[in-house]
Amino acid sequence: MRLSQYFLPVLKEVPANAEIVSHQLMLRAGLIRQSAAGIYSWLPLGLRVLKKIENIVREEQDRAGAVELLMPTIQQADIWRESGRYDDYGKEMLRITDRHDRELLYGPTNEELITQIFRDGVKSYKDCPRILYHIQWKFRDEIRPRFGVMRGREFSMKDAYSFDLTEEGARKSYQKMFISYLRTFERLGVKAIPMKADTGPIGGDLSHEFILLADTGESEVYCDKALIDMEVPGVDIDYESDLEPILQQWTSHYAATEEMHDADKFSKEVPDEKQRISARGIEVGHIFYFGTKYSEPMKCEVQGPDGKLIPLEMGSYGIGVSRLMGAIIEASNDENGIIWPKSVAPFDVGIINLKPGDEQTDTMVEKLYSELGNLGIDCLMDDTNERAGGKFKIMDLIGLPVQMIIGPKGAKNGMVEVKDRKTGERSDMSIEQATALFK
RNA sequence: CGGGGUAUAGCUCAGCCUGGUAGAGCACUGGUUUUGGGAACCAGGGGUCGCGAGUUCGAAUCUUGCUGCCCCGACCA
Repeated sequence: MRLSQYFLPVLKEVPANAEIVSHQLMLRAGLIRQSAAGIYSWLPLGLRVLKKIENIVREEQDRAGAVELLMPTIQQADIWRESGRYDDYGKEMLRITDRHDRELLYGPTNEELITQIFRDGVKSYKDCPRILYHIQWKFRDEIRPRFGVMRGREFSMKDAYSFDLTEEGARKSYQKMFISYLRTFERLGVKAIPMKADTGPIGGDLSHEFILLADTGESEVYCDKALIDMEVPGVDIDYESDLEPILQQWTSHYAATEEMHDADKFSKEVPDEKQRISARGIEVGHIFYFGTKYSEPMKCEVQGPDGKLIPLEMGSYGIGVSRLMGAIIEASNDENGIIWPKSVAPFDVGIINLKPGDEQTDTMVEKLYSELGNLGIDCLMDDTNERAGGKFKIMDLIGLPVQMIIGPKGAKNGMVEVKDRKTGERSDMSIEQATALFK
């Protein structure tokens, strides 16, 4: 993509309305624009990142055996009455009336709808277990939206729902999602630690929040350092094998959010003070098992081998997709701007032409651009007439992981200056060497 | 929902107290010079001063009602 043809409105100054660094940077780097409190438009660069996050989430859901579908944003009030939540949910639910005075709502979550779909589509135990998911926009009319996309009212979320015949089966589904989450966050380039969460009236040990560690996180979290260094299961993980040992490995160490924290227990379980981590965290995922909470009132049952009806054991598994963009920036930025992890960067490489119009420079830039393009590398090429300093600032601000800079001096010697955004390291090399970095 | 703040150009803000023809910097357009870390100069374009009502000869400025947005608290992926 040529910057001269792109839409990238960047801001030099810090917007007055943005408090935290990720929000400021998202506005400044031209990723989003606010449309109303807690509601944002996604500009081209931001949309690219959003899709990258979505795709990683999707790939890891698929790998774990979950099946994607898509439910609407608008739902009928009826099914919420079936579960009994229509009156319970309160003002957070945005209620809408259509022209026929029918009661609708903008979905804040999808347990009811997915339960209805599954109930109507599946009648036999032979069609279980299943995990279904979708990635969709939700709306929760938060009393006070804040922190940009980290607590918006409209937000994109991946939510998965599991349907099992037995509690034991549900545990297996839970484990699959747990591991899939470890892999997802690893691939997104962030450290997210599973922490035991309150299971409410259901009880048991099957509820975890995945907390991304970032200095500017909203809440204090405590965990054993061992968790930070723990190895995440690889691509070759067999989701049909016994996953219990991996769960044990990850859940046997102390990890708690502020609400669940017990200082005495912490020092007892992690005697070495150096191993005790207390940090700030952002919740980016939440998984839990809730049994027959919806399947019973909504009659989501299948017939077992003996002909008896079995209410399904369910769980739900959320990842805050749009929130993650803010969270990743919170975890990865410096005074010059965003530093994208490679896997979610809107472009792989930013090419700077320091002097458009200089024949030697132009030729070399075009060659680099097309050769990288041929390798399937996404490049954003700054071919504008902005001054050099401005180009550097913008490129640093938008945080592409690798910058390739060509000016008349370098072009004369056939040299590209390759800069690593994260470390700031620069080195001069030929086009061949530069493209070889991606082979 | 309680408390506090704020609303003037695309962005950051001044002007308001003490009413009298709408301002600055950045951004934008044209020009000259400049050209490796947000350049200088010259000339321009851009605003029903959030909306409504009132006071007044005259309102960005005073009064009043409403709305949006932000912050703190309680609530939350």
